[in-house]
Amino acid sequence: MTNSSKEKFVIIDGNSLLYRAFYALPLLQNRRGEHTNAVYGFTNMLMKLLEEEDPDYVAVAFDPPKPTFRSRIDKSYKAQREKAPPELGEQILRTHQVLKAMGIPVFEIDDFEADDVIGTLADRVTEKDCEVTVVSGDADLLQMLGDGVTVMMTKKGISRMERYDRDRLKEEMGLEPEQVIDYKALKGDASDNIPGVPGIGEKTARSLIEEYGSLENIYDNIDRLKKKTAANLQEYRDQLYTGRELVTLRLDVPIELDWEQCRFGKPDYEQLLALFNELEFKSLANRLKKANSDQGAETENNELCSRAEQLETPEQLTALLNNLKAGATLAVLFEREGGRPCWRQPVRLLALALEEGKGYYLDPAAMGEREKEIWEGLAGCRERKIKFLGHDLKQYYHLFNEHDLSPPEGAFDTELAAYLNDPARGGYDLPVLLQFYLGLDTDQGSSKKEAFDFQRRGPELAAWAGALFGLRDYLQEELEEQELLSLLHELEMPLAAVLCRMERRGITIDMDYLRDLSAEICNRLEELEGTIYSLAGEQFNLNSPQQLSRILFDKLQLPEIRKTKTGRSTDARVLEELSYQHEIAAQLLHYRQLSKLEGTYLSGLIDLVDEQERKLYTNFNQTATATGRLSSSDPNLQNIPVRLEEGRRIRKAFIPSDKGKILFAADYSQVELRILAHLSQDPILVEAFETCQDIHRRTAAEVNNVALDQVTASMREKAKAVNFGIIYGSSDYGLAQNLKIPRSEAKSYIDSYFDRYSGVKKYMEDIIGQAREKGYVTTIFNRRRYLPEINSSNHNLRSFAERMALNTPIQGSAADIIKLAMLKIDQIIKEGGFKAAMLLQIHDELLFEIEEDELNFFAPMIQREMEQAHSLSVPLQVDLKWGHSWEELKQL
DNA sequence: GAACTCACG
DNA sequence: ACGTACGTGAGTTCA
Repeated sequence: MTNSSKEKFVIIDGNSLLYRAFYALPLLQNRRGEHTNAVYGFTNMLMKLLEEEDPDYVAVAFDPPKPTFRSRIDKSYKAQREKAPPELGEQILRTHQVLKAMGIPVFEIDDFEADDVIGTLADRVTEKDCEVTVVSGDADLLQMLGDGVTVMMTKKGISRMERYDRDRLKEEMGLEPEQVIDYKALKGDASDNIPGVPGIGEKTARSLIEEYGSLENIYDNIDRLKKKTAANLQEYRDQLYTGRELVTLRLDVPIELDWEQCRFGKPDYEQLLALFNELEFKSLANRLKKANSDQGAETENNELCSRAEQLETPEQLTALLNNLKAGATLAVLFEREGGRPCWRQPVRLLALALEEGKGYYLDPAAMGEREKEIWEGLAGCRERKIKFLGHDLKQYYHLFNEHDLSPPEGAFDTELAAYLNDPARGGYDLPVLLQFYLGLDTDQGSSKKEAFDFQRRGPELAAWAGALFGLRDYLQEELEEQELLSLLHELEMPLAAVLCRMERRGITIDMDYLRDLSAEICNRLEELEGTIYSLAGEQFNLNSPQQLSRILFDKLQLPEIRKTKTGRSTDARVLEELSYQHEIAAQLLHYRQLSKLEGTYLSGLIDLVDEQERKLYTNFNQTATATGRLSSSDPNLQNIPVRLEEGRRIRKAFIPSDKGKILFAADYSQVELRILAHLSQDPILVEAFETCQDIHRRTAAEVNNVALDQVTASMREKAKAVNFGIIYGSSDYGLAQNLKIPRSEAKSYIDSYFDRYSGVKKYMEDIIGQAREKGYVTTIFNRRRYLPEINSSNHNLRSFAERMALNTPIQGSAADIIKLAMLKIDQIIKEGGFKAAMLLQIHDELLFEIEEDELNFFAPMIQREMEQAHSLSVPLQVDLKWGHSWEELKQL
């Protein structure tokens, strides 16, 4: 195809490729909220092109930002074209950075289009007997085709390019390169605002050129044309020739062509890698690393190393572990059978790796009696100072716990590390992370559905274990840069051990009580069902909002209060309003309340109680929330009813595990507002907490401009809602909804709040400014949350991000503090030999069960540790309660 | 699997 | 002119 003896010069139409990439790819963003799709697509195309073409010289041309000489010829030139969207504009600088790091010169010449620059460059290059390849998506450039010049046209998306030469142009469009100009002038081009000639489109233009060859020859033979066409050609002659001038490339652009500058060599590896990391181009970064490490070896090796060996006996494992020196790292992954609680299920697959790229796997269950030797062997790593590298270390703690062994120390958890690196990502499944961070091909989801197949999953898990080293290195670097390593090593990883103990301990349930309550609620539900059917005049599915809507709004003609995305809302707030008009609404409210209790908290929980132990075992998820809070699931024990009397009865079933024990609860009072006081240093807020005032009363006094003792109950109630609103990122609409007052009134509350609490106002402005600038916000302990949408042009998305920017430092700092308190308390319980155990964490509250006679010593200790967990510029206050069930807790 | 509803902090 | 309170998990229905 091309003569390989000649040198090759590739000239790229930068604008064309960048636009193509932008519109071909969805709007990708990195965590800082920078849009990256165009840079990504551009870089991808560029790298692929360079690999395939292997040129000796490369240059890229861009259009200058200002209008060019063509606008002087015709002021409407490109005038119709919409300005580049800001999401694309912001990527131009990045594209230049990529080119710079790759050592490719950029030509951007005032007053000339990129096309002219390309034409001029190509002209000069061919003079020197060097082959030119022009890369663009713009068919105008096909006029350049000729001896030594070919054009690569981008096709469909970003993945395909096709080469054009004279023959292909002739074949496809029936044109010679010289005729491209006349053809386009004739047919016009709406996007460049080249008018063409009315009545002449693609078809006519092509046949005219084919017949007569050039504009000049067409006019010479004009009387041979159809009347209409001839008349139009005459009338629009000037316009046509202007169009031709616009389409014609100028080959006299004043440029110095510095051959050495254009010589294509090695990129600036460090710079380019740093750039890819910043842009979060994981796969490109990986490609670059691979290319750099094994130069010459041209395999694009994104595949996981498949060297995996099965271990058949405990001796083989021991031999393997004996190879490890003190201080070495052992990567460990394992998979259990399904079932509840998960930590009690047998391990059906264990995988290990001593170094990158080589893994081992085994089936512990197949060892029969000798399985225990496996776990003892692993636990033996503790004395030998061997560090564990794993994913979700809490599960490892469970594992050793179950076998009464002490887990090794000094571990590294890639799941927790990835969580701190970016707590807002959906999940932290290992294959997803390997794909995202290392660009590895992990065949995701293959194992999800199919039945477990040891011989298939074994090598796979072994390969993942081998890849864990690379993931650790990457995350460690990231966290160091984010200054999050101490949060990982001193807070989250130690906390995993605490959470493991809490999960393992479980919480005791009074099953007789729970069953009785369930029976009672079921009876009442049946009654309610009957009542509602008779009020409705028919039977229907009470749990279906759709069918309920039909009854309420169609049959009974009740007013539609609010709409949802798909229909008419029937939620509690709507039903409450309707309850003034129709008895059915009140009954439905009651039904909903009880069916929630029955479904979720009675029969729902009963099914999960371990019959033998009479216990519920929850999971505390450490990587589930974007703010740093824990979550609880299977079952969720962080949302057991408390607000309404009826639901509160559920808590009576949560009891101590033994006679002589009691439940003990300690909760932070107003932590979030205290943290706001600390962060904002607002004088009124700080003073209120320093003098132990009722914070909502104080707010009411300030906002209503009355003395503290003149605050009415209703004033305090509203102030309380305002305080919540402030923490949530105050909006008048939200407050209005909450208080059921007009929006205008809500707005005036917020206004007078910020009037009085100017420190809070300033803090909120500052934090949003910081979020905009850096792309993230942080908590007191430096936990970080990225807010990619903070600079979005979409008002809705931006507002959301702003409220997150306001709320996350507050909610997240509160989470930091209670986590730290949990660590300290756990330590004291262990060291002090208490029988006490931490059972639950409910965001600002800890629930323990303790020996009754421990209370006098234990209570003040807990209070002290929680209040002193971290020193703020206002005091923290912890309230203590105890009792014989979770329902009847009395103030201590 | 998305949408709705509702339990908690 | 937009369309909203922040953070979760679970049960149900319905396409």
